[in-house]
Amino acid sequence: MEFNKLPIEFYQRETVTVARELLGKLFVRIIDGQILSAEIIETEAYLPANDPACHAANRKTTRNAPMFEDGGILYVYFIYGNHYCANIVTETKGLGAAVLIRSAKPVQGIEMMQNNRGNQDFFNLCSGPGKFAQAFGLRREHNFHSLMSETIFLTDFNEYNDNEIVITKRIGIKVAADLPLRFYVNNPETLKFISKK
DNA sequence: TATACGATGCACT
DNA sequence: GTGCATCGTATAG
Repeated sequence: MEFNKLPIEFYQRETVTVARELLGKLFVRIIDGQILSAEIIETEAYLPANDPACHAANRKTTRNAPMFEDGGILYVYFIYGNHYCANIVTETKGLGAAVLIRSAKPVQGIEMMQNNRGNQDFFNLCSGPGKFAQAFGLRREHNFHSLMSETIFLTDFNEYNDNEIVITKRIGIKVAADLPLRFYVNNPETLKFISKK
């Protein structure tokens, strides 16, 4: 299988643009020659300015440091004592922005994802940010990981027209909860893989 | 040092 | 639909 990685320039643009264009892209991780991949179908943008919900909103700290790097790396953080969430850092150094991957449609490596998730139902392998990170085995150690690497990267997969995309409020946050920064693919093939709520 | 709480998921009613 | 486990991080003292 040949992979054509998205270029670094893809990530180093406005966060809202990247969040929208990530829909339909294939997220790929290669573990010991085994390919895990899933089509990104739901994202949330966390902006570098005027966005109190963004982890980078106040200042640079130990946790949010990856968000202040140049776009094109992972920001993986631990939440609720149980879960990891994977973000794709956007824009350029010093700004503090990222896109949360909320859900994806599994494409390759289903069996390994099921193992990582604990033999869960196919439609629930990546249908939420914590589930996605668990299915791909993304953990603390992948924080700062480059998406230009040989083991974790993105490729083109599907293209969607704007009329197939829905934009809504972000989920699970208490501040800036009304901003329309969540994007998902509204399509019969993908809707059943979207996170609930 | 101490404390409060979260970009969730799952079990249970 | 509701309740809560669980712990690293931010923030205050």
